[in-house]
Amino acid sequence: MAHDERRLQVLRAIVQDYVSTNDPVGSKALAERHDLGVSPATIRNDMAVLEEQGYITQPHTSAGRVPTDKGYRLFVDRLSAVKPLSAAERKAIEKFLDGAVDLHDVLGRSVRLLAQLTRQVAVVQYPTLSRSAVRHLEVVQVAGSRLLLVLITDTGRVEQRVVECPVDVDSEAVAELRTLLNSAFTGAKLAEAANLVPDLVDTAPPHLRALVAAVSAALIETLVEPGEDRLVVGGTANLARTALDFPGTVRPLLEALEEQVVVLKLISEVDTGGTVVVRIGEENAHEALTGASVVSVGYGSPDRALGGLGIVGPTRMDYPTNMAAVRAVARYVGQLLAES
Amino acid sequence: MAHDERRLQVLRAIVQDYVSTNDPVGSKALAERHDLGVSPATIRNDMAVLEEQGYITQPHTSAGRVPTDKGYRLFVDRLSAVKPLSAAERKAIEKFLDGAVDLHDVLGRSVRLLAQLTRQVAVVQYPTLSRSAVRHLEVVQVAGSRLLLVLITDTGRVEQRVVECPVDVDSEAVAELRTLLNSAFTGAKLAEAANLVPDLVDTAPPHLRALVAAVSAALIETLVEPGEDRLVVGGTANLARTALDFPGTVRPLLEALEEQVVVLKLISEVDTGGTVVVRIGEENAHEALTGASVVSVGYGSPDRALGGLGIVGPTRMDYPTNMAAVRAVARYVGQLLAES
DNA sequence: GGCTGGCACTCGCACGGACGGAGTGCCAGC
DNA sequence: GCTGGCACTCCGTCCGTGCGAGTGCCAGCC
Repeated sequence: MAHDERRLQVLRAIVQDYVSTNDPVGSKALAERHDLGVSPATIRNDMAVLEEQGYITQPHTSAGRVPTDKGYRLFVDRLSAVKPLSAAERKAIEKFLDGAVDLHDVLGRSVRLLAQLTRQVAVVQYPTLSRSAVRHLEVVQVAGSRLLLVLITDTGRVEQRVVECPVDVDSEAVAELRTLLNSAFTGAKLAEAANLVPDLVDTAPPHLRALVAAVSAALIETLVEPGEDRLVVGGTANLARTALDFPGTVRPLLEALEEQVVVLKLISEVDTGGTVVVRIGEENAHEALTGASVVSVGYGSPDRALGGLGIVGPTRMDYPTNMAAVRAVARYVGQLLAES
Repeated sequence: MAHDERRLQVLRAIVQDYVSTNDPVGSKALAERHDLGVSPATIRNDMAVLEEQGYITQPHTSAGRVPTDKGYRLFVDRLSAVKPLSAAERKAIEKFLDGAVDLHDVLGRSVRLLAQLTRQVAVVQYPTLSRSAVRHLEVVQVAGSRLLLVLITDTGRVEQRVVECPVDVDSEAVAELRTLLNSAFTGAKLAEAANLVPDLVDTAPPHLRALVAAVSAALIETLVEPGEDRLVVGGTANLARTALDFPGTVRPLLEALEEQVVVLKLISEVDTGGTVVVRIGEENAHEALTGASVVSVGYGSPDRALGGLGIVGPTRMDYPTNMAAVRAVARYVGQLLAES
């Protein structure tokens, strides 16, 4: 029906205006700024319906309307097309990310870039260990019975762990251990590494068996530990801008960002395809994120998801632009990491 | 003179009261809360002198007095004893830091601990590369002409760098390269590593010479780069609390914290002994930190400084307590890292 | 039936004056 | 050199008013 159609246009216009002005938007302003072809009075009727349906609300009687979470949801799902990035922006992404020398650098640049493009808080997850494979394992002796175990994954991620051995070891044993570990684990998916351990221990030369067992255990422990999934956060300064409107909300948000676990959960719950996921306000389970929206997407090739990245900001944000930025950065990061 | 003595007591009382109440403090309140043995009128005279000398100021006529940067400076230098930590706090530090499994973990825990103890923003610098020595170098082949170079320092720090080689290399060459690099660099101070390069290249077997040169160059480049001195930041949520009083200042501060370079400079300018350095307000060169104080100290043993750590907060902070916390954490971190 | 213009109404907000309280500076007396 | 008293200043708060934005409703028009 033409009716419903126009109502949706009105909702779209409200979202757009509210996002750009940060003022509750009234019927008159709407009629002026968008050619909806009808008078303010008609728009008022539509607004009344939209309000009844729960898409918009008024902060107080005789103020303009503001979208609700449900309104933003409808906007994102049906009323907005992902806005393509400008050529200049594409260029900037490329330029910004190209000089990166290692994984740390790539992710650091990505998070800064994303924060800058969207003017929101950006988060980038390190490539998940569980989906990575072992490229190399290195064992370095720290002291008599202390070994430093260094894991290098195929995504370029490097993890370290100190292992306390039951007995002192000599340098020869370390070398043997290194060879054994590498021949057993190199190329193996980390998720499956645990299965390889028993066999490895069994076939190890007797004098090394205890050592191999201890080190493998530490290795698996490090990897299984989900806390080891790291996160880079950037652009928190952008919070200060939005915080002026909602003084109370910034603190819990900062806390959640430092918590890491909370945000990690959000970011990692992404579709492994290239679909951008948007979670709006109350849709975020965690309390601190009520009132905030999360736009996230997985990076890596479809058959080889590596991790997630995204942004966190007020529900009142420019979804089309931000979704485009998030998607573009994820693509580029995925490409970069596929190369290495 | 008993005169001057009492004036200092008045200043101390003003600082203490202002820090704990956050209200400009008046002569009457001072006389009530501290037994200075004189009447408010006398205190007023002292305050007038202190104001003339620039140690305190009034926000507006007929308000109480507030310490100036100069006032805080005098307080820190002469009027406060570093407050020893409670047994419970010592215990907490120990408990908090003990479970750490690697360097990343140690520093992460330290920064959280420090933020929690002081309720301020905490920063911890990674052990400076230039003061570390090479424990091990690892070379892993990524693709035909791409090598991943991994550096492990004696402080447990692990740095990585992708090196693009002029030519393809085979696995045998990689092994030789690894041996060569390790025999040349292991145990060497990183600051002096550059000096070793010419000799290494000269004595390398001819067929490896180009390779060795390229890799060493990348290595040195990575290390010399001062940007490689990393920083862990925590407790930014504490900014939100103080930000209520000074709405405009939080944003530049967050930006500076993300900048890293700025803060790094401050934190690394510490005495290599155990002396806690306090920089108050205007004493901080950087603009964003005007209005903030930095309390920092180096960690590591006196003969082997590793890096710095500290806190950033409003000039109106509890210096004695915070100085004690910073010092205690630094000591403990130093011990932990000395062991590994 | 749906759109439109008009109109009365509601409410939040900004402005401005009055009030009270906290704190000071000064002065005379001890 | 300290103290109590006193007049003065100035900020923060409260309250009443006026204004403007925006709405809901209604009668009329296409």
